[in-house]
Amino acid sequence: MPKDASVSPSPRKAFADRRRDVATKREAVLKTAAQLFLEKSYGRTSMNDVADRLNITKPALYHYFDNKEDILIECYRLGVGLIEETLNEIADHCGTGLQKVEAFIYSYATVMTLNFGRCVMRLDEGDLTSGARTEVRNYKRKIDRRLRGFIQEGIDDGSIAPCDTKIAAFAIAGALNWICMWYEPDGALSSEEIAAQFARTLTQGLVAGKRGGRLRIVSKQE
Amino acid sequence: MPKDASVSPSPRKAFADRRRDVATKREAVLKTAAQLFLEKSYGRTSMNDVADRLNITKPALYHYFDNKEDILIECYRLGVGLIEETLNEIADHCGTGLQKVEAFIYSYATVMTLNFGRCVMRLDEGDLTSGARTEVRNYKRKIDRRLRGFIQEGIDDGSIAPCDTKIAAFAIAGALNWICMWYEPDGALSSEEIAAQFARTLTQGLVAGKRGGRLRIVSKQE
Amino acid sequence: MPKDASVSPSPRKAFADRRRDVATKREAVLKTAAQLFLEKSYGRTSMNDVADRLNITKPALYHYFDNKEDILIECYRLGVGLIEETLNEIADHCGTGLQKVEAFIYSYATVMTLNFGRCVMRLDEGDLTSGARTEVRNYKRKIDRRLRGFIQEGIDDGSIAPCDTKIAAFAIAGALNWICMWYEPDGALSSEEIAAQFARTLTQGLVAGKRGGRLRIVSKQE
Amino acid sequence: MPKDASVSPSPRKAFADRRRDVATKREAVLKTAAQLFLEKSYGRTSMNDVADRLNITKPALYHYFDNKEDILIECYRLGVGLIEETLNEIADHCGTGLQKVEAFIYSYATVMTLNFGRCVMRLDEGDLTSGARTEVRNYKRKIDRRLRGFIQEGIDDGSIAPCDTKIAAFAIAGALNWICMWYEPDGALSSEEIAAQFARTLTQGLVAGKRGGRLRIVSKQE
DNA sequence: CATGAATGAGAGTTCATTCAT
DNA sequence: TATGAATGAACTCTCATTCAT
Repeated sequence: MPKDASVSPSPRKAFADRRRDVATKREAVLKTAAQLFLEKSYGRTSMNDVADRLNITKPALYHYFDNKEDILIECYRLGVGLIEETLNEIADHCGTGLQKVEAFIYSYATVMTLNFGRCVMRLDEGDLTSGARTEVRNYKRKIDRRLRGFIQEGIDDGSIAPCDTKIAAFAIAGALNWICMWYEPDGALSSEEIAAQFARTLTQGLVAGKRGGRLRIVSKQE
Repeated sequence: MPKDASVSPSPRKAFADRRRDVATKREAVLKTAAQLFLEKSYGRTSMNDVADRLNITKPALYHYFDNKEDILIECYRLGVGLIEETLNEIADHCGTGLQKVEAFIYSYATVMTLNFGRCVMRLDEGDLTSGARTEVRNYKRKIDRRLRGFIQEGIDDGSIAPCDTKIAAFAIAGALNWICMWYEPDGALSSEEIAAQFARTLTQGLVAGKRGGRLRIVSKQE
Repeated sequence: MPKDASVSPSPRKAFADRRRDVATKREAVLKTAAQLFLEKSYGRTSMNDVADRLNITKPALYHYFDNKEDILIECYRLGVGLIEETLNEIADHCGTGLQKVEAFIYSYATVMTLNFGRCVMRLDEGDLTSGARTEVRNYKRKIDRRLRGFIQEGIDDGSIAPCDTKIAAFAIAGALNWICMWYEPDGALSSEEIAAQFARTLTQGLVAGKRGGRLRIVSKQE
Repeated sequence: MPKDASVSPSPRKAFADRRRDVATKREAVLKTAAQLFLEKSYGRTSMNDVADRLNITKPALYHYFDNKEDILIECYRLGVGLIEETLNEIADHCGTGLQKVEAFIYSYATVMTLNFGRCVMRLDEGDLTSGARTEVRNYKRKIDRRLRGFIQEGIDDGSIAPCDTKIAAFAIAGALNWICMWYEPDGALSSEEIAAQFARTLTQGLVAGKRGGRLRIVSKQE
């Protein structure tokens, strides 16, 4: 992501040259659109708004995308891609269930501070037509299953205290998802701060043992 | 809310009788509108949609509300009222900071399963014009301050372990607010279950020295 | 049709009064639209064109029809209705196959001078979406079958000389359909003249037993 | 026409070689365009459609034609050329009026099965701007005059029974023109079959004599 | 009071045409 | 020469809102 930024420093510049990579311009459109969708919502963002911010005309957008919804879908897909990447890494590399959950919280919180990541959770699925909507829904369900899986692993390996995985997952995911509603890129809190503190705050309630209390629960299972 | 229901059993019936309290009809409009706003979003809900579901004509709506936004604002206000009520009760009646936070979680989770409550957090502030938007924002900020206050109280009275109140409040509020995104009135989880489980799950991470707390739970389960 | 005209003397007047039969206004829209479709083709007729000629605004049209194609479909249907009426009468009342064909030519030629009738054959099926297109096509096929049936009856009862019914029907129907391409309501030829002359001209080639006839002409030329 | 085909076997191939006659490419464009105009109508055929089917880019078309209408006009002209050729041959070579009409029907029917010929009668004059439109209209009028002339010749030389030449011409021309609406190159009927059968079917009605019927008319005119 | 009818402003989309390379 | 990119104008359709009854 930071590298992308260096490739196309500003979406506005991407359309300065007539001859330029189509991919670069598509990306510029998506970045601008995502920004606007988050600022004003998809419905209130007109194709003109997107075009104006890119200093091009409305129909020029149709060279890169078939219609408005396609832009929206692509925003979702890019965001989903970010999360997917993260999830795979975690599943592969981490150790105990607790560590996976911690890693999940950390990475996911970070993604929720990136525009495309925010799109996934903040934009309204109702703006998607049937096909794309189910695609997105399925993906969200998948994320949820993943998180519950990590929690269950933790319970099984003793790193997480027994609890209702469904509710616990809802609580953790909710806290994380909500980040995309209040986070401001230029705000006081950096994405790393948020990620770190959330990881700590949220896992505390899950850690087995923590001094005396948890210990006894574990011993009860013995 | 249950009492409201007894007053106006169904929004549709409110317009059945010619002679009927204006307030009753206004309320019927609001209930129906809130429902639709949550189902399809404010933007995709047309005045016709609202009128159709109430079996009245579109301009009839304009007898009870000046314009579409007024309906939206009123939905926000009713939801805010529900939360406000809750907050005052908690501040007055509860004991330690931890108990206040627990009570907050419990009550707030419940409100997030009621339509007007969901409106407050789920509807898009961007649909409000400047004046009303700041009103809503101020109110949300107030809630946040209240929650942080409870946490701080808990830290001060030793019932909650020291932490960054801002982040902690964001995490708790996020988890709770997100309820309004996935909760379904006819779903598997009842509002009480959710409230109870969230209260437990979220506070665990905040309890100071979890020894005692857990101990009691454990011993109770024994 | 003449009675309709007396009910709504001019499409423009139909919208003069705000309170007026919806059916009357729908009809006014259809008349005006049919006229324009024939003048400029469906594609080049904008909803604005229709509205302007009726002295109303474009969106007002959407009170009476869901979309542009609906207007087109209705024009087709009205035209089809005219032909259907005619066909049924003929099948019921006429005598020999030849008489039926004559009656068909007469009536059909008349219908082809009426705007809605012209629409059926002159407007481009390609402007219809799939469903309506097959509806229209099926109807046209039905007309063709009917005509071929009449011809076959004539061959069977001896009133028409044996011939390829398919080709004969194509020729007759072609001549008749083409009327809608050149006929002008205010032109030199009245619809009755055309109908009468076509009936005579086209049937002559079908009359059985040309033997004697030829002989005598030849003898006349001698 | 068959010879043209041998010159440029397929429009797509015409652009395969870089070096190729401009005329060849123009012709390839016209053939493809005519095809598309007949398939989908001029209005629904975009320059992109034409370019795509030729596997070239849209602006390339503008090297061969100034604008879309020019393509259309040229299609008309080629079709008109086919008819003109035919008409001249007939006027020069044939004998009696009846024979000329028969030849006309035969040739004209054939032309109506060729794409450029179909264009003349099937495409919408309304798509032409003023100048070209009058050109086409004048030409159509000329054809009509020619046909009426043949009929009149027949009446004068006794080969055709007296009748209203105007109406008769309309009937014959209509039947023939309509061929372009239903004819399908790959259909069951070959162009020769159609031509032959139409020549027979349509002239039968014109032949002088046939029993009493004509006699009486003749005698009435006496 | 309540309503059917009408409107104005604006949305997404398409396409013939023209730059600029 | 030939092309990818861009545009302006037009079109269909939607909807909150307001007349006029």
